[in-house]
Amino acid sequence: MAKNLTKRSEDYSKWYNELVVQADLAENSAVRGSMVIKPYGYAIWEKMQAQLDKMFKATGHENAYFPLFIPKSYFSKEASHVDGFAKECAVVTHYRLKNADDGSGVVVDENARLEEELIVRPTSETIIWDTYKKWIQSYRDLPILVNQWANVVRWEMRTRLFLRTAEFLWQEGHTAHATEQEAIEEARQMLDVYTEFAEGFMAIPVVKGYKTESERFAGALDTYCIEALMQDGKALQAGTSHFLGQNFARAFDVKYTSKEGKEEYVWATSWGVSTRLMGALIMTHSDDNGLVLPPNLAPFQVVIVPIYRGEEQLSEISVKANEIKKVLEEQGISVKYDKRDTHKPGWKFNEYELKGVPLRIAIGPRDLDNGTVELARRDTLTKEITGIEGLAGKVQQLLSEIQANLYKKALSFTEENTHKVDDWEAFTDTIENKGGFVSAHWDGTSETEEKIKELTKATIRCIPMDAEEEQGSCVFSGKPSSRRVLFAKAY
RNA sequence: CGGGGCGUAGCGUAGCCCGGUUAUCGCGCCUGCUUUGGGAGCAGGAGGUCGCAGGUUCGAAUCCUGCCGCCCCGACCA
Repeated sequence: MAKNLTKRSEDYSKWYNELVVQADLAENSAVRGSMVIKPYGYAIWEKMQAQLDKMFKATGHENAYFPLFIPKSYFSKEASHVDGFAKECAVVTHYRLKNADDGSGVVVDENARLEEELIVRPTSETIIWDTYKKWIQSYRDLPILVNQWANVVRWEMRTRLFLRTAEFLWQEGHTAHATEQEAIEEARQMLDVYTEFAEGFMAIPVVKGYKTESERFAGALDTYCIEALMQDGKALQAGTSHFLGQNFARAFDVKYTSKEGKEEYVWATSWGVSTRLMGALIMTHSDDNGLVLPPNLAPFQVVIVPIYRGEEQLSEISVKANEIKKVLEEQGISVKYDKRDTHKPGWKFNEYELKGVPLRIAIGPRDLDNGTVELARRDTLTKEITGIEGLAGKVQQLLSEIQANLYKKALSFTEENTHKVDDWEAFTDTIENKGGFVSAHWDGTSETEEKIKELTKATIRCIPMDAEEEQGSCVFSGKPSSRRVLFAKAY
């Protein structure tokens, strides 16, 4: 258990800042809430993108791209959507700058005011549905299964690296269907895709569930989500999939003619995950030595560090190292050989631990003599001397072991920190002192939900999909309830 | 917008209360030699509008006023 990471969430930022991103480069506060993703961090995002993209394609989706700027009027078409986003939109009002008359620099040219302001997309439902209107006439045009990789901007009052940045990268899927049933199935299917990705690739166990009405996406009839528990006992929403009903179709007047010749509004879904997942990755697996990356997402899975004295020895070791590199790469393992002469081995060991590289191979003169290497695991921090003979198989096996072990570790953490609670005193005590997920009965009203949030800062993360029917009474109001929901303090 | 804190080299900081030589220390950076199996050692070196502006004073990083910026807490957060 990472000691530093259990006390205060700010401690995570140590890993964020030093390794993966750098924020607030600019003096201008407008840019401050965004992040600069360094190459190593971006490589992780690329891995995530590639895998997700593969999974989207496998479920019949295609990629497309829609404009960054959305006319303001589009937003007023769907009432609850506007309520949800209006407060955090960046607005473009002018299209030109000019030199100030007094020579003090560049100013906005007031003569270049836009007739209608443009909104920098906080999400793309509106502009996409405006487009879909033109694409859809007949049931033969359906379904439309489109995904977009893009950046969006949300002018949050307070930002937090990875978890809530002013600008972030994400994918947003937007689908249109002929029937309600089909749309619901699509939304559910994509939640399953997210679950598979989170658990299988990121090694992050998640709880699938439904959002309560108050936590629902602005404009959705139902929001499905995956929730994960971080090492400091706070919950993080890792992905959402929305059943939008006919809300956007009505707002943008998107109708199709059915087989029977009747005009019908189409049914919609949208779903997304973002760079926030990288935050989840860090907060789930990191320890006091830095990042711990699951082999499936590590920019390189193995690093080879030479130990040598003098150039001659280095070239001798390099021959061996490159051989090993080649053999591993033939097995589809990604390898970095770090023969920089500017840093000593000990320095490199620490650096790659900080970067979370799953496996490290060290080769020195002793190994050359014995035909061995030193193999070190990032997840357990254990080392062993092993023969070069059959190394590729061993590495392959260790990588899958590490992947599985990270998931197992995170899963038992989540299980150990999920508490069933049946009375108010235990509820407040658990939220206050233990953290984690609290599984408790709830009377189903927004009033109770709101009151609990007010008193404890805990929110209902989700109504788990696998929750069993169970008669009980609401932990706060005492009214009857038929299933438990998950409460937690959340990011 | 309310409450609190801070601004000194690339980063982290001491000095400020109680004004007084050339602004402290660590990391990092550069050069040389020795080193290399867990963040090397020694020697030398470079790097500063002390956030900005004004005031008090013989003299301001230090005191006063104004401004700017940042961080934390709260309001906000599909």
